[in-house]
Amino acid sequence: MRKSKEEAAQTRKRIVTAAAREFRESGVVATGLSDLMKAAGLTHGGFYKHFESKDQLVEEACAEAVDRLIETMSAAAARGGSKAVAATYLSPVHRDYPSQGCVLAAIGSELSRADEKTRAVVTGGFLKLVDIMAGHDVKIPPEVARRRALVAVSTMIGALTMSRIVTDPVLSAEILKEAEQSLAKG
Amino acid sequence: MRKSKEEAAQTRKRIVTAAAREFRESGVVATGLSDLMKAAGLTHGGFYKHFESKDQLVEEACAEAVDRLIETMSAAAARGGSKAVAATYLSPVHRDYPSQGCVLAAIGSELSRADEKTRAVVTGGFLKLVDIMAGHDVKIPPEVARRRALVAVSTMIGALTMSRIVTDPVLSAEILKEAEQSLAKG
DNA sequence: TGTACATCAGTGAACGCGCGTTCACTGATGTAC
DNA sequence: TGTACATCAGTGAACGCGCGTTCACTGATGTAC
Repeated sequence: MRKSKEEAAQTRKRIVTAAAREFRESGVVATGLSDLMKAAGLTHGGFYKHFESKDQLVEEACAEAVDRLIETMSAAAARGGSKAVAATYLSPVHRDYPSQGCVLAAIGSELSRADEKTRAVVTGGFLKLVDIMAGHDVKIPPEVARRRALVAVSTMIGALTMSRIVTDPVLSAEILKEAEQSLAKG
Repeated sequence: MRKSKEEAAQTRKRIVTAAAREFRESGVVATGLSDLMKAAGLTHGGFYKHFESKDQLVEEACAEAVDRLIETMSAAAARGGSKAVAATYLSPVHRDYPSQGCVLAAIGSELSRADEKTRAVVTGGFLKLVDIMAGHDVKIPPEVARRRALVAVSTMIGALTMSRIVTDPVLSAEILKEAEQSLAKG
């Protein structure tokens, strides 16, 4: 039953990707390793051939989710600057598909209780997102841009989180729209 | 072993209060009913004499946490308007004691997966917080004030959440400070 | 007001279940000669 | 290049444990006469 090195590496990636999806969809604590391995097309026993513990998988899954987020947001920035980033982040589509979206909004409150290494990973992602939002407008001093971006990213994360909690669809849309308009202005 | 009506009512309140604390401290899924009942000074078996299910307790604990939040923030508003609300919400003390603070920031990502009734409860709390932040300045049209407050509250929740996740204490303080200054200006 | 009985808050054992983790095993892959 | 053996990815049963929930029981409280 042994698999080749390439196959094993592919399997590992499949597990991490499935985890990144499932953790964002259902939360870290609520997602069992059995379900996760099934989602990756395997049985649960093989998990420890690839990872030391669930915590290690959480860390790697967060790293992958962060990488995808930065890719998506960098692409948006290239297309239309910080306004496009805000519009992408604060879109109803992003709200409706947490399993494919920002890990900070999807499992934010769980991350505050995650171990140091995982929190370090997502801290790096947060800072990259801040850099993207800061842009490189020569008319704005970089320190000012950074400070504004820090607040802008906080707004984005808070607005997306609340848009998912709120029971009124009109209010949910309003939260996203107002946050986007506010960021577009200044 | 039967207790008087008043004693039973007190016990019920004690369970709800303990739950409101423990859920915000450790998360809803990660908190077991056994620990919870122990924290309330009881054994686990008696739980179902007071509640139909864990979900019902989650709803009531969120309702209590929301009430306390609105009390605290209303008091801040009476003292110094929306600026005082932002300063209180975005204080390092609030960041460091999630079990006594805003339920939206403490278990936000879990709330997006909570049942309809619980989400309706916290939606009400969110709207009250928006009203408090909107204030009643006669110089600003209420509709404008409401829209700004919607964004301000999103910023507050996002900033507090991120300040708890981030591994760098300097960055954590910066997130809170910049969010507060930004809300003070606009 | 006093007595008899029903109610029910709280206890602690037990339910089935799924959790994270471990382990003996299988057999294809990788390696050494 | 061919053969013998070690490695190890993946399987599936099993580990101890704690979960949410149920239940028989206790005995003080509440109620009806």
